Amino acid sequence: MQTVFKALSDPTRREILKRLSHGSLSAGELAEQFPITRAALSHHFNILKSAELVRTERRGQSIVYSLNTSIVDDVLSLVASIFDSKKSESAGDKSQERSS
Amino acid sequence: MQTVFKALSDPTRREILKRLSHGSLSAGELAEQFPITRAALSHHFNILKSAELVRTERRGQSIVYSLNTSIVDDVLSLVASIFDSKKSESAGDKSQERSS
DNA sequence: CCTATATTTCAATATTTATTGAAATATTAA
DNA sequence: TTAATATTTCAATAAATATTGAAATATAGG
Repeated sequence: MQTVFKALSDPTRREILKRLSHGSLSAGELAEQFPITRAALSHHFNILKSAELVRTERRGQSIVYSLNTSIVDDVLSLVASIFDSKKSESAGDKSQERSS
Repeated sequence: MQTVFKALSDPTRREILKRLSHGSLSAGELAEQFPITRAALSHHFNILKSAELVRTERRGQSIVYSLNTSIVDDVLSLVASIFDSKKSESAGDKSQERSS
């Protein structure tokens, strides 16, 4: 809800999501691609995780991040609900109501 | 682009958009519905305007705000582009490329 | 166990954003 | 023009967010 919008409001986090849409990457692989410290990246990972936009899996020493693709449609309808007077504010609602 | 996501990241601004989706309202009418000062609201209006999410029209002494409905689809595809590896970062692009 | 590697957490700081009261601007009507 | 109403802009402050270096945690391999 608020966590999703907050997560999407930062350019670094949006770029992380975009890179992950090409395939899963470890924290270190992602860190190589951004001009900020690993600590800062980790902070962004936490925000993305709490919004359930990404998932993690430990693989040996690494932690692999991947896009939670199952939530993408939810995010889109969440955004749509802001502009659509017919919808209240239900986050995980999948019923699309395509009739406007 | 960044302005749109920044605009959507604040709960007050999302609520403003939702109220406007029921119909246009003057700055004063909106102000009655929020527990913050008119100055703070005006700040939010500016952010929404610079993101082109709302439009204004002077009507006598009042300034009437309305949702810029023509941009809604653009916003949705902008959000979708974050999760879709096939799209770059073009804001006003309407071509959907539904094939994944 | 010890060392190296990978990632996160912590505490402090820097930057950004939201909020306020007061002053400024614009419109309307007497 | 003067007063009243509506909204915005300004300057200051408060609150939230991003960033960093250093310390802590976890895994893997000698």
